[in-house]
Amino acid sequence: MKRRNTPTKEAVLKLLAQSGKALSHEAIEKAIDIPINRATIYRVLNQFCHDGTVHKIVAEDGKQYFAVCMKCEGDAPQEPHFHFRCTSCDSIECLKEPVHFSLPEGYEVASVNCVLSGLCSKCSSHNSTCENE
Amino acid sequence: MKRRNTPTKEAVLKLLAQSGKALSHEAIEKAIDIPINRATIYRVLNQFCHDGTVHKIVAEDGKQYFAVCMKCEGDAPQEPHFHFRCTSCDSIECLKEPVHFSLPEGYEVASVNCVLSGLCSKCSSHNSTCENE
DNA sequence: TTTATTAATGCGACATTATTGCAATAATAA
DNA sequence: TTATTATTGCAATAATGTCGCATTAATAAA
Repeated sequence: MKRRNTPTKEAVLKLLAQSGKALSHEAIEKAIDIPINRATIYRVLNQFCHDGTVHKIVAEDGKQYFAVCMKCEGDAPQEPHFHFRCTSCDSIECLKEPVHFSLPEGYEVASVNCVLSGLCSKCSSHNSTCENE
Repeated sequence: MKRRNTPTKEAVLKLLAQSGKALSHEAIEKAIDIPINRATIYRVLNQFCHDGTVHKIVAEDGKQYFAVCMKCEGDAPQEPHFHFRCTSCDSIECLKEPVHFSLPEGYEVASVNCVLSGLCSKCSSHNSTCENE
C-alpha cells in the first residue's frame, strides 16, 4: 500500500525524533500541538513500525511505547538494545547497551523486548540530593 | 497482613510449580480443576509476588505471566533471567540465561523484564520437519 | 487546473486485561 | 464453639488497543 505524507505523520515522527525517547500513545497525544485521534496515532505508529522507521517496546506496565530507529548510525539493521524506564519521570529511553544472550538448541528468536526499570540519573540524584523541580 | 491457606492458593501454586512455566491468569483459570474467579486469581498471584514466591513477567503482548521462583537452587535471591515466549504454543518459560548489562552513571535498576519471542525447539522442529500434532 | 482514486482520518463500538468496592464466606485464633 | 478478619465472588470500572464505516484529503491522471 502506497504511503502518503500527512500533517499527522509528520508531527508524530518529528515529536518522536525530537524527544529521543520512547513515547506512549498518550504521551504523544498530549505532547503534540494538533489534535489527533487515538486510533489514528496507533495506526500511524504501527505503520512506522511496519516500515522500519520506528520500533515498539512493551514495558512492565503492559503499555506500548514507540521510538525512532535510532540516533545511532542508522544503516545497520537496528541491533536489539536495552531500554530503561524511569518510574519517576515515566519515560523510556533506548540504551546503548546491546542485548546479548544464548539460547538452548533449536530455539529461534524473532523479537527481543528488554526493559530495565528504576530511576534515571536525573531522578535518582533529585531524590538523594536535590529538591523536586 | 497474615496469610491463610486456602484451596485456591494451593491449587494455583501447585499448578505453577508443576507446569514449570509462566502462565497467564487465563491459562491458570482454564488449567485448574476448581472454578476460581478472575479477580481472585490476580489477587492470589499478586500476593505471591509480594511475598517473593512468584515473579511476574510482562510479554510483548502486554499480558502478565507468573512463574514460581524457581526450579533452580532457590536460596539465592533470584537472579534476573531471560524469558522465552513461543508464539506458536503460546507459553513462556524461564531460561537459565542470566541477564547482564551495564548502565550509565547514576541509573538505578529496580526491576528487569526481558522476554525473547519466537519458536521454541518443539515448535520450530514441527514447522520444519514434522506435521502438526 | 480539474477530476478520479484511494490512503488517511475521526468517530463510535468493541474486545481484552486488570483492578476495586462490597457483601458473603471461611480459615484461624481465642 | 465463637470471634476475628483474610479470602472470595460478583459486578462495576478503568485503561489499552483494535476495527468497521463514512468522510476527508493527498496524490496521480486527464
